[in-house]
Amino acid sequence: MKLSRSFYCRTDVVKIAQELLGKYLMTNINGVVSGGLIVETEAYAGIYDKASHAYGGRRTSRTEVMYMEGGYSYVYLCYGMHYMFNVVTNVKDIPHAVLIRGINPTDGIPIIIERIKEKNVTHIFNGPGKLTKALGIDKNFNYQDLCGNKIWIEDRGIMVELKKIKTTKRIGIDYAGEDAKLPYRFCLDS
DNA sequence: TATAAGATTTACT
DNA sequence: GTAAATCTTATAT
Repeated sequence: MKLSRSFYCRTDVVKIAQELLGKYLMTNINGVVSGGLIVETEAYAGIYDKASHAYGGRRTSRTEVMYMEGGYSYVYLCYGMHYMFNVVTNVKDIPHAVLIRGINPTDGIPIIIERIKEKNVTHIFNGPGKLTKALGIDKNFNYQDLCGNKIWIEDRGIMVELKKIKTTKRIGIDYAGEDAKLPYRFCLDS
């Protein structure tokens, strides 16, 4: 079943990031559905997190969607070539988000092969830029309602054991100083 | 208007 | 291990 608004609107972004492991991220592009099991996430705790675009309460046209209530998507282009997909969480005016870093494709695999032009897509994707490419996510997916029918997250009844969740420091944000070492990254051990 | 930097990936030394 | 690719956004003139 599709996750409801109440799942995203809770106040503990770290817990939500952890609970998103084992769920399914799905996209529907012109009627073509693809998606997979979420195996890697990162929490971005808004104004207290130097790694977040909304650190210190910064509010621009780009970060505006993070100030929405939970359950919306925040997609943006990084380094001119990679799209990142985030799930906005918490209540209105609190810019918390969860970055989806990795999925294990389960649905629409032929479509995914066509998109990334690789034969082997049954393995876990090893980067946020690659997974958005695989699911066809681009700037058109920014500001989408995750309770809608274009992009959403499903719970298929998978129970994730705590011992299968690996918690590590985040990656690729060395510029954030001490905050780069916070244990906000979650991996599903398979 | 102009400039600098970035939640990355890939290829090359 | 290091560097290039590449373009939007944010911040400064």
